[in-house]
Amino acid sequence: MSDGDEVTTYSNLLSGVVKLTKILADGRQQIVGLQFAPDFIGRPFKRENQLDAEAATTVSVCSFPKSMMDRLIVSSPPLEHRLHQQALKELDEARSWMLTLGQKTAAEKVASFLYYVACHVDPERSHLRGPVEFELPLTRAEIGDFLGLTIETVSRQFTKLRKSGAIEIVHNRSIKLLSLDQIRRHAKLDHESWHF
Amino acid sequence: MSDGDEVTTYSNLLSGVVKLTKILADGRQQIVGLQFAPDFIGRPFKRENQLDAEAATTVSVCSFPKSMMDRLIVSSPPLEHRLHQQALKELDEARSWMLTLGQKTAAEKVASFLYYVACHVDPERSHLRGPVEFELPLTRAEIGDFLGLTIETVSRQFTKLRKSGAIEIVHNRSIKLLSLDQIRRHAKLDHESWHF
DNA sequence: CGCCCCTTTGACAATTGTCAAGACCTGTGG
DNA sequence: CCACAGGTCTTGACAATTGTCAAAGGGGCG
Repeated sequence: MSDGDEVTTYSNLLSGVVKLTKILADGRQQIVGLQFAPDFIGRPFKRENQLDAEAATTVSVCSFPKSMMDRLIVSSPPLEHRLHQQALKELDEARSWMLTLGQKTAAEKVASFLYYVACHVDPERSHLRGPVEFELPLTRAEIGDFLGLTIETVSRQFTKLRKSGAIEIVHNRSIKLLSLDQIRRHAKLDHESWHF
Repeated sequence: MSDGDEVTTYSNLLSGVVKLTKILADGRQQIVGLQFAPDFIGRPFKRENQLDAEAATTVSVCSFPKSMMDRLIVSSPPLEHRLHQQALKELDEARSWMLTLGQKTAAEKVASFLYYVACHVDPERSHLRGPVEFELPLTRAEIGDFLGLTIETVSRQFTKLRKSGAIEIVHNRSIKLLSLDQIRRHAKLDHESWHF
């Protein structure tokens, strides 16, 4: 999937990770959300609100023409209900992320990101107590764009988490969280506050 | 309206401004959205997602029991459509704000906030070229919680904008934007990027 | 093998936060 | 009417976090 084509289609994300980004005139960029399978991608009733969708990993999608979907939606309340649910879920996530962006320190942001990814790449597994290992869908630069940090600060926080014994950097993109509880503590997340 | 009662009711905001906030265990607080009349307040299909609604100004609302609304929604596709639309609008706003929180400087954040408020308090008037004057719905401390800044930084940025001739501080909460274009430039906002 | 990209690390600078003091405004009560 | 008490806001000096610039290591791929 190439970037930018979401303006005219809806897609059903079958596998992989897609990043939604917003960009300032001078090039500063913010990732405003990640989509994991089986999310819908596309903005009902509107050209995408100055927002780009771009594959973060290799992805497979199932796309429909936008006009067709918009017609389908109005004729099918259950479909609209499903999209409504996803919009609400994305709204909850966006607002949780606003708390992270606005209030947390660099260390807390990075821990929050790791926890967020851990909960999404493998929703079933993440409840376990033991260590969790997974592949990061983003580069350090992209993580920085997600967290409102520079690549260097992200890298330094990874190092700090590694030295503190909270994580193991198996291989650049491959991370092992030695204790989800410890990561949650670093991220300043209570048990009930996130369902990521 | 007292704070916290949104968990059990839906409300239609008739006048005034309501702030939606998220809070960390140690007290750090983030305002994740403002609601202006005639918005709906309440999270369909779920207890409010660890989110507090609190009046920022004197407000008047029309409230319904949550259970009643949830039943109404499933039986009325047009109602669900209306709520879906508002959720999408709030999602667009939240993501725009994420760009502000993650990427903009303190000066740009404050200018963005002023532009945001100007566009909401009086949607018709804000298109005009000339100066716009209005009452801020938030204190400096609340503006800080919205922008991820301290009260002192917010205050200093107000002073800088005043000295630069972009705004006039008529009286603490009463602000006059001498040129919307200039504010947009300070906020790094292009014409098309926001419809606030 | 060698190039390129991603990542890490260090030294230093800039922005923003912290702490403290004082100004200003408003409402209250003498 | 004035004094005072309690907010809110502004300003200054200084500290801390994070960004910038630069250099070097490491792995993948042609």
